[in-house]
Amino acid sequence: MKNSHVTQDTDPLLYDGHKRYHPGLSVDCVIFGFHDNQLKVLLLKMSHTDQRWALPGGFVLKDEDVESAAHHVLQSRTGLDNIFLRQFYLFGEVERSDRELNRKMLQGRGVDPHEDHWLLQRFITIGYYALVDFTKALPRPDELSDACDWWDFHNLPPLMMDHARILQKALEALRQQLNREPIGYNLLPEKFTMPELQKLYETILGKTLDRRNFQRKMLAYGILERLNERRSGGAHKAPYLYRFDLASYHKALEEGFSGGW
Amino acid sequence: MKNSHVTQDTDPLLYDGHKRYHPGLSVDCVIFGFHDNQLKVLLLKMSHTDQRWALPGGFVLKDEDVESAAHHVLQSRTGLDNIFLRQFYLFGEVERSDRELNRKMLQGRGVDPHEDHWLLQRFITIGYYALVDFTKALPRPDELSDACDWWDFHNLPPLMMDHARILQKALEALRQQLNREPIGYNLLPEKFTMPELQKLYETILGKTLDRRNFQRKMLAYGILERLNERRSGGAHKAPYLYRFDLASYHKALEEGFSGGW
DNA sequence: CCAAAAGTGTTGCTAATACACCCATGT
DNA sequence: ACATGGGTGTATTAGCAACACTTTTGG
Repeated sequence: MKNSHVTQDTDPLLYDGHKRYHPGLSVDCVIFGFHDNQLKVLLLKMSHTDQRWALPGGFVLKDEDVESAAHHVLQSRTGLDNIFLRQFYLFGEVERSDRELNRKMLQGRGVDPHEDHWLLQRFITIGYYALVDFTKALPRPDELSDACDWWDFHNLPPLMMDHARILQKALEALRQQLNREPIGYNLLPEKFTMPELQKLYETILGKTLDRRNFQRKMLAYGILERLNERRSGGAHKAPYLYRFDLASYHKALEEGFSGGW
Repeated sequence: MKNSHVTQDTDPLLYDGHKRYHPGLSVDCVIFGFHDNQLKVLLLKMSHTDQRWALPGGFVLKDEDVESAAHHVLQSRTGLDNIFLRQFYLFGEVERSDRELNRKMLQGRGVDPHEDHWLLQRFITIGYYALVDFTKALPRPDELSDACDWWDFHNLPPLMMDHARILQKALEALRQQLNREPIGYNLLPEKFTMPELQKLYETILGKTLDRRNFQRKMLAYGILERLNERRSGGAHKAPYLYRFDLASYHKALEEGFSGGW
């Protein structure tokens, strides 16, 4: 693992990032998880920004693929490798850069930047969304932030710059790809119940679905394997546990699932 | 209209592009048209590149939105304004840049670049696809190319760098958005026949569709207006002309059209 | 024993598919 | 007149939505 990212050994990079990074380009990751029947995203509380939160992000080394930089961000914020990751949009408006905010953050770290400091230039950012197993991620703040926490997607704190818009776009992408990508598989733990899977779909789609029709349709895809276990401990009838059948899942994804929700 | 783009007044820019453009970033446009029942793309024959063709592209001014740069490319290659344009993918691999090719192109124009010339750096490129009315576009080469022509998407010439991959990705995006974006409306002339519309769909989807079911489904959307004209001159029965009913079209698009093809 | 959640089943409708038939036109 | 493509119609089927009943569990 390289240790030349801004997330480690930061301060020298605040000065000479222009030598290492592809100029004017950042990567922001919307890291989705699912827990307590809520769609979650991982956010960082940025230091010296008036309690604003931000998406985990980073820069792209000059000799590094952009996607690889996104994987680095993922790895350093969650400790996870081999994460499901999809590019979804490039945010390229001029006015999305916030020179004053960056100046404040630099000054907060004791750096008084000259006017053409690399971090005060205009930046475009490429958005990636990631799907992780909430139970396996170990959130860690980076050197520019005080905290790293999961937030309910539908109840977010104040965000930096255009990060609220980036999150919105990420959800739209997720919705559109619900039938093309293994979204359930990547967001849920290995074993899960049908109601859990349904809640996940409902949360992403923003609407409720009929319990019985949902189950029938899901099972009809032939990608789920019902286990001889139930989730007990709930207040009511114990639901069965399911597991994705990987072979048929990937085969089905090649075609995309039929029908919409 | 700005005249500071590489497509005009080029040679000075070959030297001092680094002062004007966002560094290491280009924009490439896949400009789709439809003619003679073929899906067409507009390509440039690049000078000094061994007869290779390329997507129309350009750079992004330091104070210009990325999307606006894409519109400039469109305008300068086709003469058209207010074009339907959608971002579809950022190509960010390190090895997509071809330093030697760029060196050749510069030398072909009489420039012998030093090693850190701005055009020899690594570039990432953001792909946009555009939908234009073939009959209204006026293809014009830029200063780096000898020709600008429409090509059948399914019968392309040798392409530069990773442009074949970019085209492939553009088609995939087009397919996925066929039911979400006004693709027929932007690719066809104002009046068109049902068989023409069907061929367009078939070409994009890469499969044939049943003539009668296609017509029924299309009409069921309620977005087409049948005119009291027919297209005569064909060798057989003259088909009706249709026109999109804009009001209902845009309303329908908000929901996306039901069902797939 | 009851409320609440989960498992299972049925019905009716809509929409996609797979066809057949007639009409118009240029050769 | 006929081959070809275009306009219109119909039967069948598959998938989806709406809804009812039974079972299990903790309190």
